[in-house]
Amino acid sequence: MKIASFNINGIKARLPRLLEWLEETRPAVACLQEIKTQDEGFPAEEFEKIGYGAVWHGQKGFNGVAVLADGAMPMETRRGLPGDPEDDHSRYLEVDVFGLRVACIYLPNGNPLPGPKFDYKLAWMARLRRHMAALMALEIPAVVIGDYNVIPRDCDVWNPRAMAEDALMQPQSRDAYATLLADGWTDALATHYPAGGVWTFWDYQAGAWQRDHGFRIDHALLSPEAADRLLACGVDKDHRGREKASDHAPMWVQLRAADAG
DNA sequence: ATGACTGCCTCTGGCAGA
Repeated sequence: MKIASFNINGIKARLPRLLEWLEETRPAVACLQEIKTQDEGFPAEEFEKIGYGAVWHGQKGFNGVAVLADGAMPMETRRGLPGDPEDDHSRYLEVDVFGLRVACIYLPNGNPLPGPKFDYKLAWMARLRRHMAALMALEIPAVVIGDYNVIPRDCDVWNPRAMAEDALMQPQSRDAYATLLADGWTDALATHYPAGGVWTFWDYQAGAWQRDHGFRIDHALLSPEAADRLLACGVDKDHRGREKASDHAPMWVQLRAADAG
């Protein structure tokens, strides 16, 4: 069973690419970020036509997340990250589907820094940690997957010096991410590729794709019950090289089916 | 050395992204 994440960077501009990816790779669950549409503009019927049920949390102009399920309708368990009633960004959507709890996240970028955007990022990460602790306490297979906007290690970026001043690589950002792992969450891709060198994002600028100047910021964190079932994980890199591609590539984890009974 | 691209919703330029 494949659980995938794809920062689509505008679902309207990217719909043909997105449908193509779904049909080619057929993930059981697809978590989307940066759909950049209001709820009423979400093309749910296009996904229905190819057999996917969907829930979504949109917003005008930017942000926005959605979860698709192959042959099923995900059951929404939470919309929005708890801990700040003033936070009106659409960045968190959580569902139950196929016996899993799946949280689709779009963590704030945090640039420029210092400033309110970086403060918001760190506050969001503190809230995420608290909520993920509550998820872990459920002792169920849970997957918190999406665009974390954190480069966890130097081996997760083509050139650490090029990104050293960026919010994605600040010690505070990395420490908050490392704390999640210390709490017991498993970074699937880091576990399977400990030496790094696996990217999920390539900038549109400066020929970054052609030069393979990328980094890893899309992550799947697994609860112990989900990590026990991890079979494989990877990045659908070739989709980044297509016409009208997102600047992110899809990433995925494959979990063993739950034991019968 | 520098800047470099893309999508969105339009105050068709400014913001956001990373």
